[in-house]
Amino acid sequence: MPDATIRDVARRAEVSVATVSRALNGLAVREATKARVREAARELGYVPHAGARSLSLARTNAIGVVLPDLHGEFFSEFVRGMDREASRRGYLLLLSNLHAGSEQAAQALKAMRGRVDGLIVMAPHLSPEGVAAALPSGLPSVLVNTRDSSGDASAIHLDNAAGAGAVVEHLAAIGRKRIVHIAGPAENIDARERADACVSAARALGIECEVVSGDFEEESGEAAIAALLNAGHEFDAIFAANDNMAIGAIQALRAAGRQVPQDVAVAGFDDIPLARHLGLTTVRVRIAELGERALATLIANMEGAQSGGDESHAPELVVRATTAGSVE
Amino acid sequence: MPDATIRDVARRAEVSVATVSRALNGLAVREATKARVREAARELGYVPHAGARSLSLARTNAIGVVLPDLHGEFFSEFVRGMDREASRRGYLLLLSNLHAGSEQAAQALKAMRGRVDGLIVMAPHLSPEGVAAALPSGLPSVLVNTRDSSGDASAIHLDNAAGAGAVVEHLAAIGRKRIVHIAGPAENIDARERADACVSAARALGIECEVVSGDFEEESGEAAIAALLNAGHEFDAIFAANDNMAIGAIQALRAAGRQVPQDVAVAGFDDIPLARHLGLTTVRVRIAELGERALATLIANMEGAQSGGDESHAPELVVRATTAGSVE
DNA sequence: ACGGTCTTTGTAACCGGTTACATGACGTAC
DNA sequence: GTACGTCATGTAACCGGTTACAAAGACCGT
Repeated sequence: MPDATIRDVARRAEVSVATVSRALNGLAVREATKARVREAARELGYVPHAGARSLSLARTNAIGVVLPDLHGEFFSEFVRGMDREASRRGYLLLLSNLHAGSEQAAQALKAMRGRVDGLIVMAPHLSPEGVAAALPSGLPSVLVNTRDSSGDASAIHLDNAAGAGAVVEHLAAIGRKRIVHIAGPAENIDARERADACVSAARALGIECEVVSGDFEEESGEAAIAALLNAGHEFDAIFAANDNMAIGAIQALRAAGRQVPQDVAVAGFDDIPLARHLGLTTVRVRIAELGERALATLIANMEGAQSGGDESHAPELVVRATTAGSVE
Repeated sequence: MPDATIRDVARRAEVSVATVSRALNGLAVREATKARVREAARELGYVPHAGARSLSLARTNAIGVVLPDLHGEFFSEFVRGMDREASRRGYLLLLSNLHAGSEQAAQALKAMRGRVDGLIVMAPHLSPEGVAAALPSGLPSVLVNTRDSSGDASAIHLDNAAGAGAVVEHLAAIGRKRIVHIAGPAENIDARERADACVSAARALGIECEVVSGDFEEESGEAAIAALLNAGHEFDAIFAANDNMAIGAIQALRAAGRQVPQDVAVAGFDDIPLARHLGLTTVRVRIAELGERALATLIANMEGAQSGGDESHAPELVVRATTAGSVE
């Protein structure tokens, strides 16, 4: 037996579909009738068809989330934050993965039309214009970690510059003068911003900062530092664009007999659980909070607030053993 | 200007809505007409309304996922696995969080009616009967980590008994005789199964296994072991129901001056990234694979395979430093 | 020239809800 | 007794697609 529809309930309660709809949605219906309708619905195991409902209401109670393939921590924390806020507000989350090219990306965004009331998009490898063009028009949106060039959607991003700046200042404060920055993938906007901020903060403080490249994986950090040591390069601090690479860097230093932090101070970015255990100085990014804020912003937009702002989410420096003490 | 509908496109291309629908879905339409329709759609920026589409097709291309509040690693890996498989098959994931009571749980499941083609449910704190009752009838479902009592839906679960058994056998093989098992929360089915398997495997091997309680958090592992040591309790191995508690246990042992693994061998469960770094023996659970398999099973059911099987997902013992060597 | 087949297109019903408007019953004021 | 407002309910249109069925035209053989 297929699922019961509202007409089945109407027939059984001997009323019209309109009355059923009103009874179940708490509109004005005589108490006795309402009871009959509820009884009929219960007997048939009637559950309203959300799809049909949203078609006539032009409201879905769902929010679309389009994300790239993310690293574990970031992904789960971000989704968790959004989910927490969404379920608090009575929304469901419709998740879509953004893999490859921009063609597929446009596809993914279009698939959301008619399914969601708003959209949260994170597309670090797409140009802001590309994203804006692909967004279904008229759908409130929040762009995460994309600089808002369009002005149509709101944007919210991680303040990488502030985090990286804090690290460099801290390294300078403990007397380091020659920083090596291990950057993330070139196409990643967070990675680029951290690298840029590192360079400019160092310049402002009158110390050196050299950038070498990595790919956010532990091995790449290890390889990068091993190569520098082999080449006889001198430096007294390492700032990696994420914790994984910082951990790799520490391994390379240990293998070469350098002491951390005496010979070389090390800092990362993200504050993954491992960082605390290894005593790694890092920048704590409250990703779940970022997710919550993205969702809250979106809902504010959906409820009619004018969109178009650009918020930033400030991370926080966490000093631990790998940059402890100062070098006089 | 609101979004264009299929009737707008029809008007502009000077054809009927049926022709537009056919043209865009690749059915038999004269080539010239098809081109005109496509042109009109492009000009209007027409995107089909997925909600309306799924209403008439009785197919949504979405899969509902109902999960409790999970620990970071598990959540992200599980969702990642499902997402990977879903996007490969052209489905979207509709995520819903299952918080508190069973009343709310039923609510969450009902909200899925008419939105999804199938359901993946993980409800460790609900009775299988409760879940079965709340499932919208006629919706293919896969229950994760719930023993299949209903027979209506399929089930897939982690083989905790196999994992825990392997750990106990390994501990016995290196000569340990008095195991302490730090259990997880009593209401968690995985935790219960691990504890039960630990006890029965130990009995089968003729060694001791005492169970103390914890809550999956690092601190609870530390506290449990500290309490045992204070009480003068003797043991030569610890098997924690997850890695976090094992790590806490190691800290308690260190604080008390016990050597790992010489005095006490330690093993965990999950194989979180930290475990590798600390050299913790553990049971590797390929959670992403579990997610993939859950989704694949669901899709098989949706495509008409008879449902009702109960698959199990075997984890794998990973031996590391915390149980290295043997005590003669 | 005519009937039959095939192809292309249009008309309208349908998916399962919501809701504007119409209807009928009832109570009340005049 | 009539006019009117209120309330509960029914009828039918609508949301935006898909598709069964019908109709119209093109092409064929005889």
